[in-house]
Amino acid sequence: MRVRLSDVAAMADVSSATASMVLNGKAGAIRPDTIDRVLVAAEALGYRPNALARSLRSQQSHTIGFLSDDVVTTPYAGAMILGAQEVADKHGFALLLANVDSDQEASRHSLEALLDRQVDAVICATMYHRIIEVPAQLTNSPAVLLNARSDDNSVTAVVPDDYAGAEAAMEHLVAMGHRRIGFINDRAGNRRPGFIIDQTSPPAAVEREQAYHDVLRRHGIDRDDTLQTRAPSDPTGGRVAATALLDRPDRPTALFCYNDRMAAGAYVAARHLGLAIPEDLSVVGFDNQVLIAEAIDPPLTTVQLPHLEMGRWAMEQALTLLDENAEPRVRRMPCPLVERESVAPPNHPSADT
Amino acid sequence: MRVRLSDVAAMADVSSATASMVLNGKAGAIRPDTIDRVLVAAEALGYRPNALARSLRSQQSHTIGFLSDDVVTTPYAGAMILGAQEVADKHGFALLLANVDSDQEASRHSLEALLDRQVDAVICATMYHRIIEVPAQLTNSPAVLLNARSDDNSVTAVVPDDYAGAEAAMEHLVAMGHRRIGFINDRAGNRRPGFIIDQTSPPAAVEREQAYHDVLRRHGIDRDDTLQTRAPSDPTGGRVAATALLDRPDRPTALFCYNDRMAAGAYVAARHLGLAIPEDLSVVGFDNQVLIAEAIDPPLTTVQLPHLEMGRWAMEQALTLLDENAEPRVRRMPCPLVERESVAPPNHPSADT
DNA sequence: CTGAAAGCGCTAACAC
DNA sequence: GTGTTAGCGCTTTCAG
Repeated sequence: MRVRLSDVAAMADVSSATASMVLNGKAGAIRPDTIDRVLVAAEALGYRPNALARSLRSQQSHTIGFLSDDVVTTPYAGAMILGAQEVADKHGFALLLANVDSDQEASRHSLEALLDRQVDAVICATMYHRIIEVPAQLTNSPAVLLNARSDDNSVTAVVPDDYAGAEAAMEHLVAMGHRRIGFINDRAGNRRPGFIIDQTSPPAAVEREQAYHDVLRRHGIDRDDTLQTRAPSDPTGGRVAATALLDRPDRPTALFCYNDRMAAGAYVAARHLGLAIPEDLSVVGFDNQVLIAEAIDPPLTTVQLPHLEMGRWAMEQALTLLDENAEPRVRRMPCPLVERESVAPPNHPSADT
Repeated sequence: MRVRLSDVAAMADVSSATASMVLNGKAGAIRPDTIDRVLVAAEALGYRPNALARSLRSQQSHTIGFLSDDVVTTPYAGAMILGAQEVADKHGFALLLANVDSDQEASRHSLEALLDRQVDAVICATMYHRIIEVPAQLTNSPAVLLNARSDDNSVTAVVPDDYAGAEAAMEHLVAMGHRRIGFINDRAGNRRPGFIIDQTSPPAAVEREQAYHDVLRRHGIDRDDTLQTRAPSDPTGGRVAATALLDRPDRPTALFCYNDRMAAGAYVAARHLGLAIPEDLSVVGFDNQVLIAEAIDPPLTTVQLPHLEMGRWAMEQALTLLDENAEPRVRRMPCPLVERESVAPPNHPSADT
């Protein structure tokens, strides 16, 4: 059996109440020598408070629930958890994990497991940038959405700024002199079941496409819809789509890909067509999956998804919500361009437009 | 304020003790109609037990601590957590996360945060297969090591069977007809040139190297130390090492790489030397980092690290330890070969040996 | 079969 | 200034 507060109190010859105050720094009105006695007793006994008892009494578990939709499987997940963890730890909070899958019933169950354990707040993380419906049970406790937002923005949330990220990528390409830029987007309408209901097409796809068009227009480059295509967001999808875009006389000199996996597929397509990267073709990806970006040749220039920062921010907000009840805010986290070696000026700047 | 057990009891017109028994399935000796009344009351009120209070009383938190050394950053982490989570969930347990970094002091603090919260057991996970020293605080509570083991095997642990995995990879290569097989090992833990197996090296490096030699010997293939090298385990390391191995007349017809990142580097080296994979050169990796294995061309044949299974097993053991106190056991989890397209019979089977 | 009572280990009012 | 008392919400003897 662990040593209890009463043991410390007994040894210091004070009441457990006094010991409690001393140990919690609320010893404003306690004689210095008493404080000392308690401190040495605690030290001598190796006293560690029972957080359960403390929580029960103080109605604060110092625990934040982290609910995710399989997020934990993806390489992104780690960064979000780590970021959240990091700031939680700094404030003496711990993270209680729960995972939800496509099964609605199971998801409710997972959430309740968290709530039953009296978490002070919950962070709801999704694998992909999504618009979700906040589970009803959450309306009572402070909640923040991570990599997701509610459609009415009534819950504080943090999402990547896909628009600005795509904009940076496109501006980079244009600044390098590219005028004919292909865009391989994610195939819209892939609905995945989840605890959280999917609305329309993923915000990432919508925003990046918007940025693609806006940047071109801003630079007076006529829209050419044959330069844009959609495919499943994996290497095969990227390869097939890139082949279609590149295997023609008026091929684009640069490709902006929805993600790094597709960009890897585009590399394969380019090589099969005898196109060297970046000499004959520039490629920009999205996600900054370092595993991929550094594994392919040449290393991929891509846009970073700021999962670590989002994780940190989400936890900071969650903790803030415990003190004050602030207005819900949704933060769009910047996605910086990470320049590697897959972009260069075009060999033969196209003369059209 | 949430509805308490006493509310349910009051509504059902029984004592809270009775309500408790009913709700916990220990209603062996309670009249059916009383049971019903309690049940409908609980339902009507939407009663959810307060897990904190329950834990405090029953001295069982139904929570397992998951302590990891930054593991959460790596793409492997997710699978371990997910596996653990999955079985925890099935048994009504939750996962409390803590992260430790290189800082000893901070690590002790993290562990204590878990213990203070009265976790019933803790799982200690490491990013890489390692031999670790079990923290002293852990000796009191049930613990299982995940992807790590103690040097005296006195703590139950699960690690990947790197030896068998490497053996399978090598047997595959040999079965395909390869006799000259290069091995690019990790250099961590041994900065000396030369190819001596060194106890300070990570188990993964030691075991895979051992398997490499054993398989060759078993098939009567003479050892040729010029076919073996070490490098940092990243794409650049792999490229440099592979170039050294391949840029010579008696080059190997196949390469076994320490991990998929190095294998990706080997791909680059091969292409620069005009070697086609798998026609001119077969490559096998390790880890089955799907992100990489599917992104490079051709898709990489590699050995799977069974993180999901290890996570599951670790949690199962942890839960088992709560009931019975079994003997510590260490499990070596199989690492299956995942065949893709980077292996083919050699073009020109070497005539030597 | 069911209820009363006694805590689990701690904190927060309120006396002294 | 410090100790006493009363719970936080639940489970678990032990009477009846």
